[in-house]
Amino acid sequence: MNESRAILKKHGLKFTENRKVILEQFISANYALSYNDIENLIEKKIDKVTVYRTLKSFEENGIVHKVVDGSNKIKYALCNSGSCSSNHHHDIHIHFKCVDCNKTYCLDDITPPELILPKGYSIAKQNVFIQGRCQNC
Amino acid sequence: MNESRAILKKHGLKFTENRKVILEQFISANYALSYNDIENLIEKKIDKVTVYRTLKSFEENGIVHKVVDGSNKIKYALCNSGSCSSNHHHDIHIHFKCVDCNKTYCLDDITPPELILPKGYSIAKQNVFIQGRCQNC
DNA sequence: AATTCAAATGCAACTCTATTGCATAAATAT
DNA sequence: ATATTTATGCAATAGAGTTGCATTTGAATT
Repeated sequence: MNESRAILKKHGLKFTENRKVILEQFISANYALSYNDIENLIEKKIDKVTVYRTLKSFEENGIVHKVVDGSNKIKYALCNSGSCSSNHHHDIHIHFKCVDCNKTYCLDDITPPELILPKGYSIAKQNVFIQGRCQNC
Repeated sequence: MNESRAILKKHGLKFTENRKVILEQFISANYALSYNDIENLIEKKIDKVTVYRTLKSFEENGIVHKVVDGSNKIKYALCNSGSCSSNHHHDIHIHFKCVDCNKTYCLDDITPPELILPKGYSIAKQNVFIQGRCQNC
């Protein structure tokens, strides 16, 4: 059975050829993908606008989440938790950016420790990304 | 005596009117500044290119450090530690981005806890930014 | 299977952030 | 006061991402 079809259906998105191709990249990659990554990974030529809109739609529907790693490109990674839905991402995990290969990985197994903020600051979301060298480099 | 002049001299940069004006913004602001912030804060019109080059030069000479807060603009904040020098920033601190006013503050007093990474990952730099609501909002 | 209709796609043009090349101006050293 | 190095400003450009609009496609319905 088609995994990408199932994911799209689960999140209420129409199944299309483009979405299939793009989603499959996220399924097989274990790191966060930018527009350029996707363009390079797929053989089929998909219009830039379509890719960007697909990414935004995936994010809005809880399929992928934004990954901030200090690069000037928006990256996204598959939501593994299964608990992400429309505009509500429950993925408090650490991202690791390799300074060698520039790939950014989700470290799902590590929970970032709670921080105690100064008076007056209320916390909504915590983002942690580590820079260093990954297993493969 | 002129504080901005002293800082520029200390870091081996020529004192110029533009640098003075830009540096003074960093001294008086307690949050990270983007090119646009600076453009809006100063009365004098300084060419875009000059501002960008000034920011880069400040960063390379240890006066300011890059702040990653998930926005699509590069932001910089004054290095408070005093120990930052050419291309070597010793500022391991947390950044706090307010979702209301969009300002990003350096929380110099909080030290992020050490993280234990999975086997094979070597850590070089830790970046933490919190999103929430600040004291003023 | 044909029809329908909303949603997805592709093209062109555009916005916004940031950078590069080059000629001119200004700051420090002499 | 002069020379030399560095900073500045203008114009043009690069790169990431977005918007408008006409066309195509997917899936629900007949």
